[in-house]
Amino acid sequence: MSTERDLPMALRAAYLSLHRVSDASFASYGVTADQFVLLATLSQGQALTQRELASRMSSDPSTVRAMLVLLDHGGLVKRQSHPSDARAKTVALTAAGKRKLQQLWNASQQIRDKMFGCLEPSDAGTLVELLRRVANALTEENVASLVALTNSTSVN
Amino acid sequence: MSTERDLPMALRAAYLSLHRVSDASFASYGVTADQFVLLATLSQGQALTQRELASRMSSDPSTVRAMLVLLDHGGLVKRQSHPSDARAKTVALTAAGKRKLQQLWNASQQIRDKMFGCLEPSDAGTLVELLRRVANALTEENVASLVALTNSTSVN
DNA sequence: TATTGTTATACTCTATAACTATA
DNA sequence: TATAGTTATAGAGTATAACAATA
Repeated sequence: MSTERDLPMALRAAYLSLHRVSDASFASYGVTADQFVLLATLSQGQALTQRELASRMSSDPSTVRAMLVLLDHGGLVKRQSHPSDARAKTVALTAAGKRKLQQLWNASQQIRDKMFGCLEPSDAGTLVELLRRVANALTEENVASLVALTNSTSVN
Repeated sequence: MSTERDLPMALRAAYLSLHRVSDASFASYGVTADQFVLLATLSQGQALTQRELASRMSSDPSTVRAMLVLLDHGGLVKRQSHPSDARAKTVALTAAGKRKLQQLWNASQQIRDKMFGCLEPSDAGTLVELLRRVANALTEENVASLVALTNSTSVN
């Protein structure tokens, strides 16, 4: 049993499956799976700065900015000056964005049903907890030593 | 307890963390995380057709083909006519590809150590099993009903 | 007829680096 | 000096559809 190979591949397979079926179910709404994640993240914390938004959705500011341009164009999101920090902008859902998110949430309910349907109730919690531990262990800070070591190792 | 929101996001966060640190640790070798997955998949089943390769790495034939062009250019992979099916091509690692894969495996050992270091030995197996169940539940066949329903639902 | 792979094409996400304007 | 966001730029992965060759 080579769990060492299997865990990374299983993680990849599960995520890509989720991403793929999500993209498919959102396509007719003109929204991607990643854009859905952005909208859903906003709905849980209005008036985030772009950096905070990027951090919460495991992305980076540059990527988020590109996504926001698209969503802004579609009228789903609005950006305003931060009240106390003139450098920053706060991002929030528009009314249309909230309606769209509700539609997307409904459209993807069947995906979540499939996900939870194959798990015992207690398994779902376990899975979340284990995934969080893994994500945490693989933070850039935690693997920073890795970069240094890799660079000092003979390459090629 | 909104596990319903949390599980998809935790899955996303864990995978993207893994992908990011992998990309970082492979960058100096001129290889991406996804290319590493392709090479590693080949090492476990030489002479796969491109379709099989795509399926095993949770990708699609068109994407795999684009990746193979890059890897072929770098001399890490070779494609040959399938012995019994003239339409198909078999893909295999070259000698250079095998050497490179060994380097990449070593370079990424610390990532796996971090992953498994945060889990009890039994947790690792549990995690793999739960992820496989989820991935399986989210196969296109299993969510095919979803597509039909989504299309018949009023959009926008 | 169905399938393997190729080609053309396009778009999203990703990410680095240089820049500005503020803090 | 450090930080928030923008801009320019580049590349990778993703995916669809039309096509040729073969099964």
